Amino acid sequence: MEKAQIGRPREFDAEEALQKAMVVFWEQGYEGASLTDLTERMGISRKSMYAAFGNKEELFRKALQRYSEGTVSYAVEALQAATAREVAETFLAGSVRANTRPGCPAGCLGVQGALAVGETGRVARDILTEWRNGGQGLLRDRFERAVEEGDLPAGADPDLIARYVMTIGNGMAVQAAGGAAREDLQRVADAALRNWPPA
Amino acid sequence: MEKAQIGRPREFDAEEALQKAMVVFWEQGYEGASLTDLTERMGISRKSMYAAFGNKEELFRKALQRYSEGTVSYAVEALQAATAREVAETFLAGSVRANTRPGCPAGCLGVQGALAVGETGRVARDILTEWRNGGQGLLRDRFERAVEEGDLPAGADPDLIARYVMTIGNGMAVQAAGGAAREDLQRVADAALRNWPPA
DNA sequence: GCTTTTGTGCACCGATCGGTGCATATTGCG
DNA sequence: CGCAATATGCACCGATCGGTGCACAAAAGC
Repeated sequence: MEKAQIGRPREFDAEEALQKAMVVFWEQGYEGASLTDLTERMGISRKSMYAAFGNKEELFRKALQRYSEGTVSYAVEALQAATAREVAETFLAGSVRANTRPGCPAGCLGVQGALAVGETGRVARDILTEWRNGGQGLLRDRFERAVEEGDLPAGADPDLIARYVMTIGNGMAVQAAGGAAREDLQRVADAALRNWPPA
Repeated sequence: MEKAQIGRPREFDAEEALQKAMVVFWEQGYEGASLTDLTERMGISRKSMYAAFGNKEELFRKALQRYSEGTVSYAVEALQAATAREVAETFLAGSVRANTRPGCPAGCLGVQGALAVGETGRVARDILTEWRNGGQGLLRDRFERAVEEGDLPAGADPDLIARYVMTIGNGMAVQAAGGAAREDLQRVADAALRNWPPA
């Protein structure tokens, strides 16, 4: 989002527009969100969208980045918690809230944005797979550190623990997309953490 | 799929064609599966598809039914297990296998078939939401019975336990869609069942 | 004021979307 | 045989898809 010093200034706020686009992708998925849907909600013309963001795929990339930095910022904070257990607790509690935030679409953009798609959605699907795997990798690294620090038992499997936590998170996203309430999901998170470490 | 006694007989096997259609929906989702994708894989013309199955939405309904009766038949068996714990074990083990079946798309049609969609996919999305909630309801009923039978402690919450099990299943579907291996998912299932009942 | 640079609005592009009309082919029944 | 009933192949429908060409508007630098 480089600043243009010369030429006619754009008449819309790019960040606001991107926020709107993010919501549309979140709600309808990459393939289900048409350029008409997107630009109407962004309040700009197709031409302005292409000038500011490149194309639909790039818009999706930037929307996901905004999602990561905003909606999912709890994840970075979770990784900084003192103990592995607190990491998992914070991560799952954040997921519960993000998946059921009033005024936002239910569920998770990173899950429902492009899970099964046709030819035109392959790139978006791969971007999201990478995104989820990346997040899971950060959890694994954190749990690896926890093993080294003696916070988790020596025999613990950081990869499995990360996958366990992420699987609960993914599942809650599907539950939320299906209309599950925040309290119900939090109870699931609590139940999943009763057994810790999970392996 | 009524048998027509009179008139020209159809030249294709409707069950085989439906199976192929199911795989396309499973792989690409409802919106991502175009009529061209579907009919090419089914090996029939658009006209034959419409004559035999109605329209795309009806084809999806029938594909989901076939999915339920075939791929997901383990679920019905799981409900018949002797104890609540065995129900959960069988259900999750079946999910692991169904989500990572060689020769089939990774993941679950009921999850990735239509999670976030545009206008044209709303009906399919609602069908799948209903489908997932229905399955979860059957689990809850079974766990309710388990409480009555004393198989689960008197204070146990069948609704929460069913949601817990289904959340793991949903999460594994997302994991599988992202490329997770069968063994890794089974380890997650094992970990999730170490704590039983989960609440 | 003039050029250069960038943004905007509108009409339009070829391709594809889900779905259909029609002529023809193949069956059972009389 | 003729007739009713169903299936098939192909061309085609209007609508929508992602993306663009072009004329014009609004800013900075000279």
